Amino acid sequence: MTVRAETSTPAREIWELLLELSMSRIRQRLLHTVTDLGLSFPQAHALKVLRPGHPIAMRELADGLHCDPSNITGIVDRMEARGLVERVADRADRRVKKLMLTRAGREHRARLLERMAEPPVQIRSLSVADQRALCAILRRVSGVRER
Amino acid sequence: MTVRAETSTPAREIWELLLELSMSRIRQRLLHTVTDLGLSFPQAHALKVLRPGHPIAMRELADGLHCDPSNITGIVDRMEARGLVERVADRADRRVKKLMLTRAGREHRARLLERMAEPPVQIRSLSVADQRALCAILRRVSGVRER
DNA sequence: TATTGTTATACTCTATAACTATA
DNA sequence: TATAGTTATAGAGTATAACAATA
Repeated sequence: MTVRAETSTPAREIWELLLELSMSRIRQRLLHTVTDLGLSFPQAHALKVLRPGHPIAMRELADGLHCDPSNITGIVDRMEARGLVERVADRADRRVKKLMLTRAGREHRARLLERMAEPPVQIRSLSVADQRALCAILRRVSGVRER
Repeated sequence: MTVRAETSTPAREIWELLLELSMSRIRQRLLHTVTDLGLSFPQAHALKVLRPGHPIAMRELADGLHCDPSNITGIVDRMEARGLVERVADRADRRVKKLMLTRAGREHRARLLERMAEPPVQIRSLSVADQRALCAILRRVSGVRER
């Protein structure tokens, strides 16, 4: 009723299936989408975080990408060199540089999000009943906070 | 019945939830597990592929890691320097080097797999009914047939 | 004093091309 | 000729530490 009940639960198999899905199939699909647009993962992530009309500081982008601020310099350098983004001095605090999408950046972002949003065939080919059930359960999974 | 039915399907929301789960939460968790053991992602992947008692050639490891063979030299160099793996000349074909786990490598691998297999709280705290349903659907997604 | 962004440095992963030693 | 593994090279991401400008 304690240990046996724990081990007879399908949690481990679920986790195994999710890991395999995440780390190979989903990742491969995403990598293809991203490199197709000439982006790296961090660049694509940055493009997703940088919403049109909502410029953010370098520091905020570092937080969004969960990496050290020193990395952001290089990542933004390369995106700026490709004309996707611009550094703009902040008049309120002259230490800060705000990041703004260029027109090309906004277009690239739109294409990226559009392609990323397209669900793969494995999901589309589930029955509607399965889809509804899966969606409801995943919402519950996402609602549980860490730790 | 065609376009409206398509768009009213929860496939897009499922995909959105799965992406967010895969690319942030699952990845963060895995990164933590792996770096805790002093490994990088490719090293951990290699450790998983290298089964005890089943030595494989460098080339086979490259295939397993889906990367160019030239990378494997460096990855194995670092694992060998840490005493996790050994290069052994193949007597049948002297071009080939077989990779064998050391004792420390086998122990490291066991710890890694053990920790990776532990499902996170988000899954464990689902109801048993949800777990069974989710497991069944994920099997279908993965193409694994019912047992 | 603290913070923002940058630089310097070092390490790992990634790929391509050229090389060696075998086959 | 072809293959297995390596080396050389280059580029990108990652972190830490130190720095200048600004708050």
